[in-house]
Amino acid sequence: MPTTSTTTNKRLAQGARSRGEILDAAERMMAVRGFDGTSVADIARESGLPNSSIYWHFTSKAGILAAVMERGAERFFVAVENPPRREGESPRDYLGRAMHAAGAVLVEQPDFLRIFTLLTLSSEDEDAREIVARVRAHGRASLVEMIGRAFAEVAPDRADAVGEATADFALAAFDGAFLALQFTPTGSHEQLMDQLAGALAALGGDALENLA
Amino acid sequence: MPTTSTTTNKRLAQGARSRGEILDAAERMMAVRGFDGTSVADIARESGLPNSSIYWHFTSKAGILAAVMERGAERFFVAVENPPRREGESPRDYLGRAMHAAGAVLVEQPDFLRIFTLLTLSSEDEDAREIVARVRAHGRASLVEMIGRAFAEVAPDRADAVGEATADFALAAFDGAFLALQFTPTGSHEQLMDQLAGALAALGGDALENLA
DNA sequence: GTCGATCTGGAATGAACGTTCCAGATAGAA
DNA sequence: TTCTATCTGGAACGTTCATTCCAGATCGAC
Repeated sequence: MPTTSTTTNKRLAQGARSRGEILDAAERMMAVRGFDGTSVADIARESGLPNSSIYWHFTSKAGILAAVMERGAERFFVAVENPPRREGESPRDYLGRAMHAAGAVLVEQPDFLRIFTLLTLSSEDEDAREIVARVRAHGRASLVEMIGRAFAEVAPDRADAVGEATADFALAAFDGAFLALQFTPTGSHEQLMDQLAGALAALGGDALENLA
Repeated sequence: MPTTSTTTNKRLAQGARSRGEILDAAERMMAVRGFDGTSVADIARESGLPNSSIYWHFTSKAGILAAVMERGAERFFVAVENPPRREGESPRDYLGRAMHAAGAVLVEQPDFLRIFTLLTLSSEDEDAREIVARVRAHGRASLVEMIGRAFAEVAPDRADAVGEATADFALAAFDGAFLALQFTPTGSHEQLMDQLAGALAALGGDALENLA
């Protein structure tokens, strides 16, 4: 494993590059074949680095997965920032814009999301499970905020409650949109995001009434 | 492999029972650990039958998966029959009832759906991919019919078009609801199904206007 | 009671797996 | 130039894997 003491820039850069290439290779392969379906030898071949380099950078295959997920989660958190709402913008219009932006992550980070979804369904690894839970919670919180923002002008006092009431549905639809896109790569995530925005505007309106 | 020629009832029954127990064990294990994460030895242990029995009933591990999926798909097709619509029932009300019924499959056949979803994301096996495609197409067709039925009275001529326009979204939300339920087993699929019904009623109404 | 098809028991096989080991290459530091 | 931490190359190890093999158990048929 690499230490971080007195090292020179070039050595560090080389080490970091190798580490990154191992993670890239692992992410690509695990997204297609899954964790158990990807062997360390596969990762070595795909990254062009020998077996021993992998075990110099990581303690185990599970450690590689944890690092892949850690890096992916960081990128994901950056990518799901909701846009600010424009003044006078209707909930439906804001949701359309925000969902469209959020949908970009579906095509930009498919490998991470594939592994993430696979792990959601089957993972015995504790570290991986923890990251899955964190990513899921973050995604949900982001949707709560998005929906709250959408209704902030229409119903300032109940906007958060509307977000809470519909976030699980939004998250489910979002997950499902990703799955659909993986099954049918030619499909349009934009249409799904637009319909999701319409659905949330309607459900949010219903929720507002029930909360009144 | 078993032949089906001159066999007596008791022998046949015993063979069928063993075969079923192997499939049960394989389904249970693969739903949790995935295909690659489940070994033939695991299936033998879980089913209480020796290794050789498994290879007498099936030609390979991939063959077991194919049989698990085949059996699961049959059960799935039976389970997703849409209820008839009541006279005068609003689209929203019919969708609520039908979605509630459809949602039952989420809790009744979780193992099959877990494997199905895992295979959607990562399967190199041709037979398995074919069954996944069939199940997905059937599920989508069922949703098209459900939504069409919901709007059959309101707009007899455009009901089918509404179904087509919203089925992909419905399928995505349905998939996502299953995923959410797997991640949070204590969650309420009924609320998600109800919200999905509301969303489809709203989206269907929008689609009707656009089709006019 | 013997026969033959059906199924089980358990050992065996070779390939692939994750992991370890260590000798050597690399390149800045001294 | 020599030294030392960093990284690579490739062989090696023990285990587990899917699969095969075959002798024996089972039980209706005759």
